[in-house]
Amino acid sequence: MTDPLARLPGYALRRAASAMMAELTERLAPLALRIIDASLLMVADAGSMTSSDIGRVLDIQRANMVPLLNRLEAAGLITRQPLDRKSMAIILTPAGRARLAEVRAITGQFEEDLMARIPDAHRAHFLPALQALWSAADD
Amino acid sequence: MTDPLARLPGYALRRAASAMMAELTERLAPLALRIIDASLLMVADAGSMTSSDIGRVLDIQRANMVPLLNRLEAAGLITRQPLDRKSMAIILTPAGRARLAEVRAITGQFEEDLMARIPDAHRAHFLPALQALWSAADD
DNA sequence: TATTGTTATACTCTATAACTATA
DNA sequence: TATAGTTATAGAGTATAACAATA
Repeated sequence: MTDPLARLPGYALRRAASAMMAELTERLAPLALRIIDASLLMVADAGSMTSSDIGRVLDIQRANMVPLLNRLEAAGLITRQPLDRKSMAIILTPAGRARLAEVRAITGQFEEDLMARIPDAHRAHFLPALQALWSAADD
Repeated sequence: MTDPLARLPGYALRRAASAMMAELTERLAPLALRIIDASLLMVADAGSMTSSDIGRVLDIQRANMVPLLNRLEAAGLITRQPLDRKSMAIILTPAGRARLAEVRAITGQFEEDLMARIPDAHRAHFLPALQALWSAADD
């Protein structure tokens, strides 16, 4: 390795994440969805969630949810249904549920391929390590 | 966890990486450097590297190196010295080397803190797992 | 013929501020 | 008083195309 940064965990984390994102973006392209769109469908599938709810789960700000949801609505994948006179529930349409099934097939295979690249001895330790770093960040 | 994505390694990887980036950005702020600036100084410290060389190591395109180097040059941290009539070596100034020493102090502590958050049993497996994912992406 | 440095440009992602209306 | 949805906007970060000059 000529790269002096390769042994820094933080740097390796960034590079691994961006490599992963690039590959998943490619795999989702046939569905005409970006990663963020697919994530939104997965979270919204829980049902009765508002735009703000989904944003909190995915760490996306309210203001940035608007164009994302507009796009999915224009694609016929979600609808907005009033919960009361202030809040809207984001509901998957039949087309949205069908697209989500395709998303799950692709992401399921992707996560499997991803883990397969990690040598056996390290594999089981990977997700717990990531979750420790992710959770610690909530402080 | 209410988040249905939390158990997906790809998603956890993305969230851990962005949490890490946010924290490192904060820690470097007192040096008036962004992560990308600090990375550049570290790589350029090898000496006799052109802008294109550094870009290849860090996966930054030639065109995007220009404003980054201009900024570091304006800050008095690097200079451009002709290698031949076409290429320029990026050289750290004395101020650049001093700033780099501060960068190393901060990033060294940061990487240490990062690893300390990973439970003992998983810690040693983390970097090898990341490198496996990163390298596999070069295919 | 390939590479370097550069300019210009566009697109995505994200962050902030502000506003209206409702809980 | 806090929250939901929205609009507008600004700043990063990144990608592509093109060009002149040199290896």
